[in-house]
Amino acid sequence: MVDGNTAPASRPMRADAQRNYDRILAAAEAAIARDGADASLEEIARRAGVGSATLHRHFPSRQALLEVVFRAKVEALCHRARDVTTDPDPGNALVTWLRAVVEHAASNRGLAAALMRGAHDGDPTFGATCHSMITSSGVELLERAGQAGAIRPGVAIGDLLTLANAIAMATEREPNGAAEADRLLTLALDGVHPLT
Amino acid sequence: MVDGNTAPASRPMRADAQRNYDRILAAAEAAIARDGADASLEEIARRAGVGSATLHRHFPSRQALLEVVFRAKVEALCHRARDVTTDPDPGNALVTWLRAVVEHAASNRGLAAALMRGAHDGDPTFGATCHSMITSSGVELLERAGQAGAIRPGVAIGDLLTLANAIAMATEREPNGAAEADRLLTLALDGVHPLT
DNA sequence: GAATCAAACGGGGTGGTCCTCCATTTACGT
DNA sequence: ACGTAAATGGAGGACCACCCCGTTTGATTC
Repeated sequence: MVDGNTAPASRPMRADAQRNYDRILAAAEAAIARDGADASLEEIARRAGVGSATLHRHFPSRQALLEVVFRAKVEALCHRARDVTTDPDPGNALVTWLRAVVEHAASNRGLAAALMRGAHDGDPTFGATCHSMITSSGVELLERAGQAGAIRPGVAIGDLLTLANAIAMATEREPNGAAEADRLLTLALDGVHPLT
Repeated sequence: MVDGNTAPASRPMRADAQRNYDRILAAAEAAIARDGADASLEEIARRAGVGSATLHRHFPSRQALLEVVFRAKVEALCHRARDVTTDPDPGNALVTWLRAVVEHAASNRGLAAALMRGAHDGDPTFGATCHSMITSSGVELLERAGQAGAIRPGVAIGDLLTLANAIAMATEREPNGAAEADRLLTLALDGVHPLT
């Protein structure tokens, strides 16, 4: 799914280090897809054919590994934010994108939680990155929608994302969480009280 | 906080068993208040002065322990549901109660998640109990509010509770989650789109 | 191509978790 | 007081995250 995920090339890595980094990442991606964000690091290392110490050297914390694994997905989401701007209705654009955020989080168990956690206790150099990438993608959509009068004033992008992530978290273990999540998002967007 | 929490007296427990049951529960309450719902069972047993086997005999799964620990709090919430019916405005009553649900969940880290999980994979005899207690408390409030025209038709109590729990889960690790949670609940209730 | 050396490696250890067996102890009814 | 069934908890198995440190290996220089 993800092709060119590489380490940040501050100083070029030794070839074997780069190779192991990539193998760990691939194994982690598979394991997380299967077991969620609390997959066993030990097993990831085993499947990658490296010692556990190597995994811990490359990724000092579970959070660090999650960040890198999820980065590609987050980037896709940011792309999506640019795509939806083609919608002539900025309100629609924002809603479509929020829906995509929920859907994305639902199909990557633990992504939502990881993103939120990353907001305030991840590795500072890296931890906040995913969170801020998404936030800055969303803020543009929100501004346009706000100017179009489609959004109640005083609504912050952080609120919307927290809400979207909350819904994704809450529904990700449900039997058919996707439908449930969609319904809840619609409900939250429209409000519980009667309309117009 | 909780006084008379006792084992279900199907057949009267032996005195020592009852004593240990109570001590475990007290220790669990303290541990969960401090460390959240993923507190170490081993340490709970240690602090209760019993062997870990004893803990596991009384509470076959972590979920079972959580259910009992949280039961008192859930009962309080159900009481609250009866209290708010004094509010002449049924819509207000429901909102007030939902706010209490969020607040309660926020002050008992893990309660929200435990409740949701209990909805579909807890011990069948016991697991669904908290969930159904809350649901049936809420459904009355919802019906009254619906009849008063304060609630958009088609909104289910399950949706509202999932939303409330989702918000509580998402904000429970935030620095000042309570305020955040309250804002998000208000947002979800009023809707994101402009009013009236 | 050989020598060098820091960088990267991974086996194995530590200390933690959850959970189960089963020999021993204990409370209760008679 | 005694017999028995119930309750106990220590020891142990399987697993986990994380770290120390002796060994290997890739890059660089000659």
